[in-house]
Amino acid sequence: MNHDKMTNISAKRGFLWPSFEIYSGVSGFTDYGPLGASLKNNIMQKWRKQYVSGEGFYEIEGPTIMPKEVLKASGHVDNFTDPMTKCEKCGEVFRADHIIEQTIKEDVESLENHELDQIIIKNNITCPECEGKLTKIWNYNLMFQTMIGAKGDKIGYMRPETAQGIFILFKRLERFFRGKLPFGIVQLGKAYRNEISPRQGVIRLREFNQAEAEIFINPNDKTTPKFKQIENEILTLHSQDIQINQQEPLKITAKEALDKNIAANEIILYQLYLAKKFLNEIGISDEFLRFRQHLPGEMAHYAIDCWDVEVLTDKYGWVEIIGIADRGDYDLKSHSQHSKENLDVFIEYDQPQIIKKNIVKPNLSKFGPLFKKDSSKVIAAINNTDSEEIIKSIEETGKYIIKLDKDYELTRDLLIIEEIEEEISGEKIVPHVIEPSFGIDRIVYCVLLHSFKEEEGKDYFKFVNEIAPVQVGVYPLINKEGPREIAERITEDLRNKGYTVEFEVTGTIGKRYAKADEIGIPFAITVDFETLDDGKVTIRNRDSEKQERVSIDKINYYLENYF
RNA sequence: GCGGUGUUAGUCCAGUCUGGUUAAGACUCUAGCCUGCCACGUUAGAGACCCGGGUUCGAAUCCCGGACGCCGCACCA
Repeated sequence: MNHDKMTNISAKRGFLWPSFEIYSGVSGFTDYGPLGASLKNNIMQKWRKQYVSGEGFYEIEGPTIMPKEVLKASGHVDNFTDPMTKCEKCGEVFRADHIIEQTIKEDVESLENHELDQIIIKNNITCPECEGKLTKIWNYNLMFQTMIGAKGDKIGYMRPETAQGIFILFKRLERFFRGKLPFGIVQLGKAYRNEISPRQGVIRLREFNQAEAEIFINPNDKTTPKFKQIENEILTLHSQDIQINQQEPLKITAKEALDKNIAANEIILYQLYLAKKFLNEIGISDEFLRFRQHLPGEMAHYAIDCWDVEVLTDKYGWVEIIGIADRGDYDLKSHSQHSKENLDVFIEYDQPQIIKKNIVKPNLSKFGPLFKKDSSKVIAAINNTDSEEIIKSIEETGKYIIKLDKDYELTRDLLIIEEIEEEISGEKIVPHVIEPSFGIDRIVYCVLLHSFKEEEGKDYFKFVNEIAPVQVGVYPLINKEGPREIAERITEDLRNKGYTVEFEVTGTIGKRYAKADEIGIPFAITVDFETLDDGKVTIRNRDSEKQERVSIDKINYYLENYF
């Protein structure tokens, strides 16, 4: 791990560049150069392979601009906009609404900033730390606001997460999956947060890439048949208890974690395993990985349990790159309330349940003569009352009093009590959501950091083959007609087969190998004069530096073993 | 957003304190030559003072402001 050296080479060789550089740049944005974009796309493609083809989820793609209503319902409008004020004397920054509420003991959440300013002046509210004068209130709005349409009266926001785009499609998706839980939907794309002071390069961007899966499950069944396959996998768990007691993270199997109630359920654990598998396969090994459970006060407004996947870095320490949250039914319930749409699912029981229960009916032949024209409202009252309650009262006291405009006393002889059987075939529930949320840019950074190797004065990216931005280098040993033509033909052939190929003729062969190593090209194919006679080329392996003679028509077969 | 600090070719950097001819070096890059398999053959060439304002006859150099980076504080669903 060597952040400084790695970022230097990454900029030099076209992975990550500061955005808008010729206009002196804007912090919180980054450009992916040619190799960076390729690496990022390969990582995202690998992600799709695991979650879409691997888990049977489906990908959707929604707008990045959303109307205010959506983000109001999701809680982001309220949770992302904070009125701030600052002490002119000590420089401390505060949530304006918080210190006002503390002082005047009133809820001021709905007030505008200028009204809050007035309250501060009128009540002579000062800095809680040093009693200095407070500045005019300004808004920290973490969402980028924009206007939809020419009239400019419809407020829109750049989405702060991709997840909401999935939740608001729930009704359609539920029909697409024919009402059957569980099902998973993924979305990959940009999300936007106007960070106050982004300062850790690609770790905190204002525009960033997410890959999120929303897995809709039955809240009464958070198990998964796949758990069996992974129950003996070792996970490094930094649970709430361990953090509170300041102990070292546990290294235990998934099964143990479940049995000891460290993680809530099988699905969460299975998702933790999937995240780990993904990171392992793109070049981040277990020794640099851990799962950290959010502490109770740390959880986002929507979550009921949340684990971060953290990766160790030399510059930033443990960095959160993936969040795996049980969002419960927060989002669907909230969207259901705000949109007035039904967002529940009917769960059919395996066996219809037969429920025996006693019901109370009025004995009409006695009601009429006794209650006369009041009888209809007494009957209605009985029907609206829990039968068990009436029966209990009759058994205990011999009567049940119905309180309407006046009291009506019911005795046993006025009622018919029957035992009936009711068949219930299922129930309506709001699904819970398990959400693995990947920060792609941070993952790209971690892949760069952990793939970067320094060996014997040679610095290079040891990307795993599958995500290497350039897969093959093709080089004529010397820049002469014969070898060059063959090398050009091989290049074209490999490109047609879908490989990303670098073709290079200048410089010594050693230098070209070294440059290829630096950007992590796994294989180099060299054409020399012998090739003209025997039709064989040299294939050099980046990691072992071993060279093999392979005939030209077997190159494809050779490479297929590695990609 | 506050305080400190920095910014010179693609990269690493000298020069700035003490203003003055053509801004030095290394690597890189480009073109040519060279039967050459792990960056280290050869010739030639290209390439920079973060932006704006001020002081001055003259600013990479001094002053002010800004952008961006780094460090600390604050912020971080």
